[in-house]
Amino acid sequence: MIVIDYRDKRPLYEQVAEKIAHLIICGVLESNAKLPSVRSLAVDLSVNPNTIQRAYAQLEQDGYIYTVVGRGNYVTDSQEWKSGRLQEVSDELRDALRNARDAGLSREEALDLANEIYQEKKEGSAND
Amino acid sequence: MIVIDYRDKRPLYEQVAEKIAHLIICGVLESNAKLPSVRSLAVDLSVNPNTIQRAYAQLEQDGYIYTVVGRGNYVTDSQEWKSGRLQEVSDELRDALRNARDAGLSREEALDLANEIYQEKKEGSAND
DNA sequence: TAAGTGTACTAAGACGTTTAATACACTTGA
DNA sequence: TCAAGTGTATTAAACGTCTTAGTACACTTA
Repeated sequence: MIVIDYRDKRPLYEQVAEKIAHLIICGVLESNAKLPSVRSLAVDLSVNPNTIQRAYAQLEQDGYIYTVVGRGNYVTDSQEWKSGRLQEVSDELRDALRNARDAGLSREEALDLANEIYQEKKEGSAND
Repeated sequence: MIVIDYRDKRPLYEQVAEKIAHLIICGVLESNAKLPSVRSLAVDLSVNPNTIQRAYAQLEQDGYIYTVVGRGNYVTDSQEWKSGRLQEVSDELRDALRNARDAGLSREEALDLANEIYQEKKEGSAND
């Protein structure tokens, strides 16, 4: 389900959280799906349970999962985080466009690139 | 010339390098302009000379400055790094577009955003 | 009740960042 | 020539974060 990249300089918990978030965003993990327990995922990835717990805590703070004490962690309904996610990627796109413009990329090249991406196949998606 | 943001979690040397790179990219620091010495900038920013040296080392590795031992550090000709910079921002833009598309931003919204950015005034630029 | 769950806490080690102090080779200008 | 300024290199220490390890507790389920 998840593979850790030890060349990645970021903290393990951040890497784990990002990979799970990606699975949720892409729809691989559906709403209300049950995530692996802190202990079992720790064994799977050969890391400490504390590290997984911290990753789950971050995912909960970001709104991607919710926790039921004594039961486990579950994927949040996509309505809960989709609008925030859209705002986030829009801001990123805005910054990237400004940087591209300032670095000398022409408007035509930027628009061409956008059209190219939008006729690409959406990658890693489970539905739509 | 540079102000350090201590709320920024990244290393000081990285922050300093980025701010100087920005000044170079925007044209505030022209080609072959002399940068402050390691020691004087360290005093200015109230940090250790080692920190500035590390920032300069990174800038040199990225091609933004060059060093003459015993003389100082100087801004590289823009031809040296402009193509690499263009490649960099293009890749960033590509990623941002993919994320935006996958998060549900429509093609029209993306194109509108691009046109909006391109009719904005270019910020912080010294020439053109 | 037993097993599995999330949560909390402390301790220790590893690692990177930053500071501090020092030393050396080089270039410049008086 | 020589003093001052330059980049560079090294070592040591302090500090914070990440990670592991071990333990404990409250909760839920079967």
